[in-house]
Amino acid sequence: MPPVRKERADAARNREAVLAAADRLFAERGDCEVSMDDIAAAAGVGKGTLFRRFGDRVGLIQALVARRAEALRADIEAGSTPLAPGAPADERALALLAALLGFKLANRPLMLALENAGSGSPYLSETYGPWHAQLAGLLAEARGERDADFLAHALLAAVRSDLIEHLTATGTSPADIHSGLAALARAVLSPTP
Amino acid sequence: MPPVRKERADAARNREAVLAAADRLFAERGDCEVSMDDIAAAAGVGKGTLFRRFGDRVGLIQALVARRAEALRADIEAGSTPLAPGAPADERALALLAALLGFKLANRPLMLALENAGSGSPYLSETYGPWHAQLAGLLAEARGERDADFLAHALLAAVRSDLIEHLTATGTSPADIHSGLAALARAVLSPTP
DNA sequence: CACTATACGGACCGATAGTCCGTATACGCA
DNA sequence: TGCGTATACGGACTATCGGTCCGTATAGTG
Repeated sequence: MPPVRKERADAARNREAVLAAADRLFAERGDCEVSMDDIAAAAGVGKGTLFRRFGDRVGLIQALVARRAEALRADIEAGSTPLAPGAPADERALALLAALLGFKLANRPLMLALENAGSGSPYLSETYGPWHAQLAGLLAEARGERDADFLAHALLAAVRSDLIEHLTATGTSPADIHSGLAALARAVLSPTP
Repeated sequence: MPPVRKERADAARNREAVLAAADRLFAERGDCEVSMDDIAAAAGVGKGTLFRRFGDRVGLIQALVARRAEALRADIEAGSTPLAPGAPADERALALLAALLGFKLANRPLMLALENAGSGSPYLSETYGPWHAQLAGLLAEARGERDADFLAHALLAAVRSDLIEHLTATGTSPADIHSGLAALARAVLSPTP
């Protein structure tokens, strides 16, 4: 049963053009000042094409992020320690957060746009749930079930893109952010008396 | 030198009408689905009146919040321990966060609207700076200067309105949130080895 | 009562996400 | 190669919203 038709060649070409143009625009225009019309124009396609392909603004941004996040997820799921299973839970949690922070620092405008999209809340984003679940699991393993859920949310909140943006904009260096995050994570991970 | 003219009676009446209508609308419509036109219509005034009085959307929301936050600030600046100066820094930090969380829980739609307003980032809001400075000071006192700035940001990020909203929407009780926040704050406050 | 500073209101504007539909074209098939 | 149709294209169009403008109304004053 092949009810799935192959994607038409021009459609594939346009999809790539749109992704490339959007990626470039988000990278060069610092903040989220990128409209769908801008992207369509830069890609040399009509607006209808954008929306048919990606559904809406969030869909487009998610497609961009997904492409960049492949390496990250691979590392986490099967890659090198201490990110991968096998290492102690606390080290894995630490490495997970550091990796996430690194990714957000490396893709600031895009991640900012992603978290601002979707009518405000980043918690509705499809990607948040898995991150939270994994981190909460590690926390439960490292320090007990109690409050693990909330603490995972709190740790993820500490790497929200607009906070990162605010910190870098006010002069905090990436190294300082990493240091602060590590301190926070260690404090949370150390078992409570 | 009295170059300040007294506010005209009709202007005062309208200001109250607008604040009352906005308060009601934010309270009954759960999320931030309240447009300026809605508020103007509900208050029975023209849109121009809204904007002349409050400048813009953020100004109006801040006026609403300010009115509700008077009691809170009074408590913190001169009120009862352990919120007021005099108590140990760690207890004050704990109480500060709990008070902030309580306030946000009690004014969910409004605080959500406030943090979403202002072109996205809550870090540009006038109120954030003082909160952060105060908390960072307490953290520095309780556990040392190192990372105090970032940790204050992180603690405040844990009570961001959209996270509160997400938690309550997914079934977490206010008591659980308070419990989690307290655990987080205690972990952060305990001096690092 | 008249005069002026102040306020009113809603038509208007610009931007932006998202829709619609007539037109063009890629591709399987004969 | 030529044909028919499913698929895709594009950009005009709509809806919504924050914010502005300016002609009109009125509160306060002497």
